[in-house]
Amino acid sequence: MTNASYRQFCPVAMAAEVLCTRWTVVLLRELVAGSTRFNELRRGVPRMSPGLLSKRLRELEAAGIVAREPVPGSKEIEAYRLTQAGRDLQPVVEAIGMWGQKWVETEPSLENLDAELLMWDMRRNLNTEPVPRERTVIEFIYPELPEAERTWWLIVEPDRSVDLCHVDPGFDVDLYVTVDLRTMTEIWMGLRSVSDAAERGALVPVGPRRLAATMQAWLGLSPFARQEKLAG
Amino acid sequence: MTNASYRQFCPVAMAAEVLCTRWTVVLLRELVAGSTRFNELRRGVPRMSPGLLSKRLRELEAAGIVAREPVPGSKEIEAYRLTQAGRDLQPVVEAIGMWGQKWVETEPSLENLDAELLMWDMRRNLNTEPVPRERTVIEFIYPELPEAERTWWLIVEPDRSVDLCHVDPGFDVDLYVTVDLRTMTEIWMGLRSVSDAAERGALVPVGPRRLAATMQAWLGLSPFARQEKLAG
DNA sequence: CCGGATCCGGTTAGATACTG
DNA sequence: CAGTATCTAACCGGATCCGG
Repeated sequence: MTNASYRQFCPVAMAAEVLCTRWTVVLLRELVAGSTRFNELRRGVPRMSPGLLSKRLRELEAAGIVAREPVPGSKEIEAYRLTQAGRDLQPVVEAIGMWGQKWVETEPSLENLDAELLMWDMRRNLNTEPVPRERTVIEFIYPELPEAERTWWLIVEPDRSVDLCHVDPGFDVDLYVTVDLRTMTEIWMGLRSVSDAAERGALVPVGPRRLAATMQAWLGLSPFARQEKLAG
Repeated sequence: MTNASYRQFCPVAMAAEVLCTRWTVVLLRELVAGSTRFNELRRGVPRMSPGLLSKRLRELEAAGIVAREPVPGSKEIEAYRLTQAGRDLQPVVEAIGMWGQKWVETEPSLENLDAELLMWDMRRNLNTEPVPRERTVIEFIYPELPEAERTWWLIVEPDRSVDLCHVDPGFDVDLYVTVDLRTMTEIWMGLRSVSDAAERGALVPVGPRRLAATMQAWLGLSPFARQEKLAG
């Protein structure tokens, strides 16, 4: 709103005015992925300042991309949901991500890993179909990380819902996966396979053979993993 | 290069870092449309300062999207061409434009019309197939504009190449089209038809019936015109 | 914890002029 | 034609603070 306009009647320019400001596309990725609450969005874009997040959300609301709605049961608290115009941005976000996966060198970006972002993304895309029908608990251990980000539990409930904990939920663990964050991120991005990492000892699963063997199947990959990489 | 990074390993964030800076997507539209020279690009993004254009071109070069190459015959002068990574951005630019055409209110943007931009776009997309085989000259007159932007000539040569002049080329004119800039822009954007504008007297063609009658056919529309508009 | 608002220093962009 | 140079205004990042 406060943005100086490009003053062009071209649809690309008109759209870019709303979409191509700092952080906006990354925020839209979070919204498209299903985040709705302010602090849930903050978790997805942790380096964006809350002030700017608030500003962007108001801009997106003014542009008709996001609607603010009260959460039933707790007044004052609001949720941000994509409108139809917002949901229509999914192809745009996907096209950008596909191009990024194909052409942007990953090396510099692999120095900015974030276990929490990775685990939330994994939770979101986990494929529960190959997982046993009983409650299944998988513990991920990143030995090189400080205590606070070292251990994560993914829990698949019998109803097929998935939870992520970073404190011990107390359940028996079915599978332990010890791996370094970079390797796990590369697997998630489709840059290497589970079996390759396991063979080289970069990923060590401990638990029932079947659950470990099907890891590549139940570990959903990033939506962009199928795009081959041509750059760096 | 000097840009602060988002510091996320997500492909969307990695791509957005390069693409979603001010003016970059609009500039890419020009490059995708085929402009290669510095001042040709300036004409397509007239409100972008030359300093910023120069900076963006260097950034796109560093990102492997644009390659700078000498123009044969005139040294010192360079052309900017998209690399394969750059040509791969066409779907991204198109997705953004399609979304803009569908969802961005045009009303505010229709206050920033530009005859030169429009005429160059028309030249680029003219469909020469329905135009007679002889040299055909069409004069566009925007009566409300100041002298310098009032009159434009589109010339289709027998070899089907198209020229645009804003000074009288001296040829006999086959068709005169008198129209206001807003109407012509709306037609170009697919928001109204030639026949509708003609019936309401907003567009007045003077010349051979056949050339006037086929105007909707030879007047190529904006690449985004086929996308229906849902907003404003 | 949730959902922001405010302030301040550094960076980026816009406007215009100027040069080889 | 193809850019630099320069100055000012706008924006962004980070930290802090605040009311429920």
